[in-house]
Amino acid sequence: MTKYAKKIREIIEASRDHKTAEQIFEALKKTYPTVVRATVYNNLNKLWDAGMIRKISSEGLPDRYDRLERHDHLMCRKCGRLIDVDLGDLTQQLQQRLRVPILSYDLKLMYICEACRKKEQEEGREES
Amino acid sequence: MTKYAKKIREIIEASRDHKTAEQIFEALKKTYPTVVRATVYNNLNKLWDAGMIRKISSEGLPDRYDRLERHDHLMCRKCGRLIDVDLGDLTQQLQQRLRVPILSYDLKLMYICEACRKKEQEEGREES
DNA sequence: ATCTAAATTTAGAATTATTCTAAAAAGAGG
DNA sequence: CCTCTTTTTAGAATAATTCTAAATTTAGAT
Repeated sequence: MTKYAKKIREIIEASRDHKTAEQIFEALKKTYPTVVRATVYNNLNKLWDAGMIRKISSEGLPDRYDRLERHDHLMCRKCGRLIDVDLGDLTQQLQQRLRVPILSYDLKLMYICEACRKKEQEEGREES
Repeated sequence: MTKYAKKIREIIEASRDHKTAEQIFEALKKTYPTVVRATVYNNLNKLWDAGMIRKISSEGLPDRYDRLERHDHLMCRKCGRLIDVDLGDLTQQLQQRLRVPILSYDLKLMYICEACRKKEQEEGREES
């Protein structure tokens, strides 16, 4: 594992805010100011292929990266805001009903966040 | 609802193969040969905002669209191949453990498909 | 019908995240 | 200190999607 891969992994493991490649690039520059974007993408892909980090893809927004530690996500349907939640490990329950062995699962719960709910209400008022 | 939105919705509801915007564009051209891509994107976004279709975002691959009917997905971690599975409605079980009301949830089970498993084995042999 | 306003479509440019390419640099092992 | 492999770099290229502004269609009111 190269110094870049290692540091990128550390950044992701330490974070709770679902960083984008760009944000990881910015964070990495604090330690290695001359690093380029391609290095970040190369390593993110390598780490993901190796199953060492999570990747969260969402509608419209750039991919975000996350630590492995078991948890699920609450995602705002409007703005993409992500919040960590833990709904327990469903692996057993799910695997029982499938023939193929599953490596992992992603559970994304859609909701409308506070900010977007307010915005909706205001728009509703205006239109009336 | 315009004729385009209506037809796009029909295409998606009738499909079981998780079409991309491009594939929907191609399918739509059979009925409306002069339609342009932007119209497809406009309508897909509108239908999705209205909660009338599902959107499946995955790592690297373009977004795919899906009918609403309750089901989950088995996704190959290597190539993105999608298979429909039904693991039952977990809404109750999940909602119980959350304070905010959830609109829906996406459950994506990661596995390695047959084709990718074979490819892995062959690569393993070569390297040895 | 006819007018007006709002919504939709069109064409094509623009954006943006990400990947690719080829050359340079860094590492690893003998 | 060579040789081979891997990684990084710089910058061009790609590809999906969004944006813009003008043209067209639609819907409601007159």
